[in-house]
Amino acid sequence: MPPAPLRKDAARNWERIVAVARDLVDEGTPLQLNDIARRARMGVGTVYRHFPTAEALLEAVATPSLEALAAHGEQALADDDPGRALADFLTRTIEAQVTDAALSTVTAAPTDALPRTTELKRTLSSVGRELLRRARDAEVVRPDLTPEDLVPLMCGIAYAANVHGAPAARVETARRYLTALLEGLYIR
Amino acid sequence: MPPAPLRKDAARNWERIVAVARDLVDEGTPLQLNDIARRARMGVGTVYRHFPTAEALLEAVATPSLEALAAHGEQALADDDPGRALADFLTRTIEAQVTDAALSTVTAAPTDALPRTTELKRTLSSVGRELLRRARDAEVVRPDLTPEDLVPLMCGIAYAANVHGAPAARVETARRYLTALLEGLYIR
Amino acid sequence: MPPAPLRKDAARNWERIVAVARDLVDEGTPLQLNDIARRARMGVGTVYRHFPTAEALLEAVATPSLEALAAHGEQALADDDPGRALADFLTRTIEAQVTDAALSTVTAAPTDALPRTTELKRTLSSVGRELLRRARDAEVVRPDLTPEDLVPLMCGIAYAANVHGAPAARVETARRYLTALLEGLYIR
Amino acid sequence: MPPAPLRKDAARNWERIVAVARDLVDEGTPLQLNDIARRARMGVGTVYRHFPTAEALLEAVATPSLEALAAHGEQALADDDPGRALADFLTRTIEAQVTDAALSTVTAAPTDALPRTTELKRTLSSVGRELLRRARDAEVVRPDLTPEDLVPLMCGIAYAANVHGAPAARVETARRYLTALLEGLYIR
DNA sequence: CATGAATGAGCCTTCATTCAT
DNA sequence: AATGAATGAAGGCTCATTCAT
Repeated sequence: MPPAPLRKDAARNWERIVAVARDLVDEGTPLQLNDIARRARMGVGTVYRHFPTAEALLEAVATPSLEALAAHGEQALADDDPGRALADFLTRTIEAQVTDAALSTVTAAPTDALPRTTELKRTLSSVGRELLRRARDAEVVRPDLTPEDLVPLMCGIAYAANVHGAPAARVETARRYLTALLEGLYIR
Repeated sequence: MPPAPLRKDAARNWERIVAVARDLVDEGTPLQLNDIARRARMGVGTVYRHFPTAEALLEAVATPSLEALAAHGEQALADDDPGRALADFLTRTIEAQVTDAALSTVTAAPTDALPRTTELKRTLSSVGRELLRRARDAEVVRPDLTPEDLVPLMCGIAYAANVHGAPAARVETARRYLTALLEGLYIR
Repeated sequence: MPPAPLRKDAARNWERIVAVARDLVDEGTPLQLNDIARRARMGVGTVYRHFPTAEALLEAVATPSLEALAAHGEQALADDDPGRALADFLTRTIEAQVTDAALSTVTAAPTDALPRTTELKRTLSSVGRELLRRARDAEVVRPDLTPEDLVPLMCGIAYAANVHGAPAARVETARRYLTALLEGLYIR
Repeated sequence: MPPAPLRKDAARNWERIVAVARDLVDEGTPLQLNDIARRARMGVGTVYRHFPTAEALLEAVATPSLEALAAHGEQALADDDPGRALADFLTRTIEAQVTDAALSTVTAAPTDALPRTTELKRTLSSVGRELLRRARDAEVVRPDLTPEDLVPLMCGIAYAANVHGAPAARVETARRYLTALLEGLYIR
């Protein structure tokens, strides 16, 4: 998972850094490169060599989740039922966002530090675009919904689930909110 | 609008501080009391005297919006049509949140710096609770929606509208998102 | 106890300030005029009018103790037994210093803020000088002890009692230390 | 004298900081880390890296004196004459305290910032305890004197010598006071 | 006389980033 | 490549003192 042309020890460092950062992200601590160096028991310089900014590191942390999401997206594209395909994809997305704090930040950020991130976000975006197109063609989603709305709406749902107190129920809450969004709060 | 027992000059300063803070909030700058003192051309101590923390100041900035919202809430309670009443209230809420950056922060914060804020948030919360109760009794909203969901959902919508790029269209986008949430993304 | 030519309300303020300061001294809080004004529920200006500096206030707080000490000094001067007279006086002094935190500071200070303080310190100093002279004449104290040593030694004993952990036993400890000083640590 | 695993340049800085602090201590100026950074012509961060608090720095300044004292203590333990041994040790202690302003503060402080300080204080304390025990066994000191009294009494003597005074004569004064304490002010 | 708002110097501390070793 | 010491701008907060009201 570290970039290919890397000496073995350098690769080991790369992994250690990302692992430490992952832990920090999970416990909600903001990433500080000095701090990470200390915890990973290496010099700051080493961390900076691998990740010029905290954003770059955060993206590296988020990458596996983004890749998994992209993979699920490909599968969704294979689904015959356009409504189900889109719903599945959105569900996965939400679950990932709520589960992995790195994701929401990276997803909502307007610019990226790593090319790989841009690539993955682009992939996800076009998968979403395609799934939405099909769903619209099948007339299962409201016509005023544009591809540009998907990311914001997912980020919004994830944000909502985080505002809601109970951290333990977060995934469950997020699922409920997504269902509500898909089906509508109002009964018709 | 400054707290009642305040000398005229002190009240003037209070206003200046809040005005400067309002500008900063509007341009998206985080509030720093030192910075505000400089811009308001007064000593730091003066700012600290009026607002012991940046949170307190932010809440003071948000108060008018919160009050307006509360007033609208009271009106909504007078509406006969439970569905429309709730929808109106939520619409106002969203519009306010998107229009006033201070609001979303204050609303999402788990604790308050000013008693007035707590009071207003409590009012809004109970208005929402009542409107939701009526709507549920009239069976116009999905039954799994609880009063605790309203604030998170509104914050989520506002957040979504902000993630979506175009700042100019933000209110419009937020309205669209709210409609989508109310009616559902999916057509049934 | 407030200076004579003072309007009744001003005198009341003077008393309140000193009372508040006394409480603070007793609980070991350093005197801050702003703080005192708040606790005494009056403007800072009022406090400053009465006491231009924290030192002046501290001396006002210490004055009663100094006066009591001076009174005891006069009594000691009436005692026939020079050794007992000096020992009594020193005992009183130590007890006062340890009991009243204001005293040790004021006593050790090289300069005074209030004329009254200077006057009292001078009185005490000459009482001590006289008691010491008599004791020396009676050859009950070591001849190398000068009047200038009395204040430092008493301050030292008080300080020692304060360094010693147990605050509850402070008076007792101070008495022990004084006895030790008078009789000598070493047995001859 | 800087802690062992330190790069040469870092060690140089460590020395500079301690040297500057030593000067300040000697001239009675309270230690302020920013101030020290300025005088040592280095960034504040450097000072903070080496000494997280002013207390830590002060203890570093005091360490040599403490070590010298501890060494003398070991020598005193080798002395056959219990009375002389204790008196010598106390004399050294007093001289050090009066000579080095850092010492009295560090000695009187109830808690330490550096482990080394704790260690040294413990050593000194147990040396004192042992010397006192021997002196008591030999019945040369008053029986009510406990090991816990030694530190307070020495601090008290040092304080007394500093209260009034010709700074030049301070060591001489302190010696006189110690003698007085040992032999008693009163002639028997 | 009393009030208490205003002042702002001054201290503390953190942290992103650079660069000598 | 790795290290980690050094940097210093930046922000936070307090408090003694003044002075308009």
